[in-house]
Amino acid sequence: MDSRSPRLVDVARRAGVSTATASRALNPTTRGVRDANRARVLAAAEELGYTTNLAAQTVARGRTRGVTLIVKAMPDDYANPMVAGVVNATHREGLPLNLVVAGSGTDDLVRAIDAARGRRAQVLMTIGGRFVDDRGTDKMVTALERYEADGGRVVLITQPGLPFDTVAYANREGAKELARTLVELGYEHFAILAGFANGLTQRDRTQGFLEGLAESGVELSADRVVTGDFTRDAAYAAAGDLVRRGIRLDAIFAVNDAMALGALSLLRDAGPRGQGVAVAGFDDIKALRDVTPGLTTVHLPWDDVAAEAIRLALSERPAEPRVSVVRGHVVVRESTPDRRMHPTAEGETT
Amino acid sequence: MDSRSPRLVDVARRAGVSTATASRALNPTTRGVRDANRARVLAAAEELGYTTNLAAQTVARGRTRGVTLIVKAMPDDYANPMVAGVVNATHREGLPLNLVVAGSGTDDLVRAIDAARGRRAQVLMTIGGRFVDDRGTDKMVTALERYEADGGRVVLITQPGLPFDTVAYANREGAKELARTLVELGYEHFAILAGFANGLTQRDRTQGFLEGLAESGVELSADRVVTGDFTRDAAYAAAGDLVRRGIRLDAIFAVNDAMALGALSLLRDAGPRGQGVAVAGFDDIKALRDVTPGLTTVHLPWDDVAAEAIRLALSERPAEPRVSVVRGHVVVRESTPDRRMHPTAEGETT
DNA sequence: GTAATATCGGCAAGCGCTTTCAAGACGCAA
DNA sequence: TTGCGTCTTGAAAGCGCTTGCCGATATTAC
Repeated sequence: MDSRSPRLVDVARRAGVSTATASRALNPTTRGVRDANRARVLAAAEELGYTTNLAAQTVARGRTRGVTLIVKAMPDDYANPMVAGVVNATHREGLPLNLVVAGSGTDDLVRAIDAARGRRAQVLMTIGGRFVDDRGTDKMVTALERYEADGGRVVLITQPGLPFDTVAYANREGAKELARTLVELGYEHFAILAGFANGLTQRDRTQGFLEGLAESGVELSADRVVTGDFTRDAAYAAAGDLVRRGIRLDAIFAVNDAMALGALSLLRDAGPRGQGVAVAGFDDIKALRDVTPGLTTVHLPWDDVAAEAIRLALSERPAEPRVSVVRGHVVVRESTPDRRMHPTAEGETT
Repeated sequence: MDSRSPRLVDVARRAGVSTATASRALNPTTRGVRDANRARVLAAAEELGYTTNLAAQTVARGRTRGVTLIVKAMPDDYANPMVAGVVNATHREGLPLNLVVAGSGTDDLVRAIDAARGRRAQVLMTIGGRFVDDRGTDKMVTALERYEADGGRVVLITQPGLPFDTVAYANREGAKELARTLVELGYEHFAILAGFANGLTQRDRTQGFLEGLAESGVELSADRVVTGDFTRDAAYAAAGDLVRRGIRLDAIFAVNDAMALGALSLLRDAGPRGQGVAVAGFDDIKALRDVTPGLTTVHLPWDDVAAEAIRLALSERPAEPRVSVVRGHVVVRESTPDRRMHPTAEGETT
């Protein structure tokens, strides 16, 4: 039985009405179908197992419902808190979510944006993905503008500064506060695992941290800012380098929690040389609950970020792009014990 | 400048050819176009920033490219290894991936399947989602059959037994091996955090574990099999109950790693009563690398599972549904130390 | 040089749905 | 009974793309 699945025509015929009426009965949007007819159409659809052809609907309507979320990569290890937040938020709103995983290059991003335009996606959200060099950003902005010109709504979850609605979190301020807190706790000799050299999020967090140190009167030489990949594994490796270099080190700041956990693991695996080095991260991902020692980090209210993004997306497009900034706050845990109380005098290798 | 984004007509006009030729030039699939024309079409498309309207293409072609992966929920804490695997595999193949997060009920699942049919998705993969009671399964099978009747390809990643291509992993055998291993290590008094009472994966793992114990001559009373949610938080709570009940306990088996980590955290938080209780999980998620003590678990080769699923999906549809079974193996880590060497005589509360 | 064949281009007919527009059905006041 | 406004309904014109078919052109063979 290779019977094609039913079309709207089949439903209409079965209900004894025209396709126009069937369409109106099926779609809540339109008004004025006699109750009796609506009921018969719905019954026919049910009996036939009819599902409206989304593609045809989209081409007829010119737009498709739901939000498309572009992320740069799907993590292997820890859940992306932002993705979870958006999943929850869209679910609450009853909006179909389309998660697309682009590569990490700007080209991949542009391709993904164009694809979303091709699908006539209603709202497009992207997370991060901005770089310091502007060649790529220009292309991205062009792609997003084309998408908006075509009737879509854009919400960026990232650093502000682009001509689109944006939800930003205070990377710089959070990192600054973290730095001050750590210095207060008695730390002096830092290193930073800074991720991509040209990633904007990473850069903001790194610079914020450096500013915080500077304000607290602590210097950090450039060779203690290690760039590399933005992942747990890269951080593990980078922390290994730091340890091997044998520099005096009492705390490592990693620009996100996954990296911080990698660093923590390295220190644990490194034996005595890794002992006594504190670690702090950024994000406050859920997985931290199961990690010992508890990781000091900057808590970001991910669900609020996502909810705000959805709110912006569903409201009328404003004349001027809006920017919502969400602030985080430092959470001190055992990975950065108070040195003033328990002055440790271990391993000053240099 | 509110100029609508360009259509194929615009590209064709600019290149001085018909839409038919433009279409053929743009799509590798179809038949010969003179090089000169192809070049002009491509140039025109580039200049105009043309992106083909995916919806229109789908309705014209009757099908859309790419795989749709239905998952039951997006985890907050640990990445779903299966999702990561599929993301990687599709990326390798250059296939667009559409990740849809359905609710956890069978109805949600059916809705998601119908939606995929509505979008004319080429291949549909689902992870888990099967329950012991068959009312829901029937509906799901019907939905999937309709989807296939409509030309789609289905690959299930789950327990075998449904009339579709399936990639299964050996839940029962893995759990059985784990049980035997733990008994060999000297454990006797177990509890199981079993997840949903009617989840098929959970049930297989639980039963496999029980079988393994039985073969090794260890009894487990029913009140030590705790059902509940399938999450880290639920496991944390359930482990708390176990500890409070004060029963003699030297090891907890949780049916997945996230739950095991929750249990581990509870034991850590529970003070002396939690001490000395071993924990084992299932899946070998990446995050385990950053956890102390290292978690004993059953390793599953997730990337292989995903790759196999894609392979099945892209091959011709066979007359008979195929089933690939992927086996795992036990990995012993510090969360289940060898009791024969270091016999601990702690807390036998009952 | 012409005939036979292979290529390529364009016309036009869809794909399955929505939506405008005009006409029909109906209710009520005059 | 007629006239007019209101509600429903169906015919048909799209939405933007692909593709079968046929004629035009280029290529090769004789």
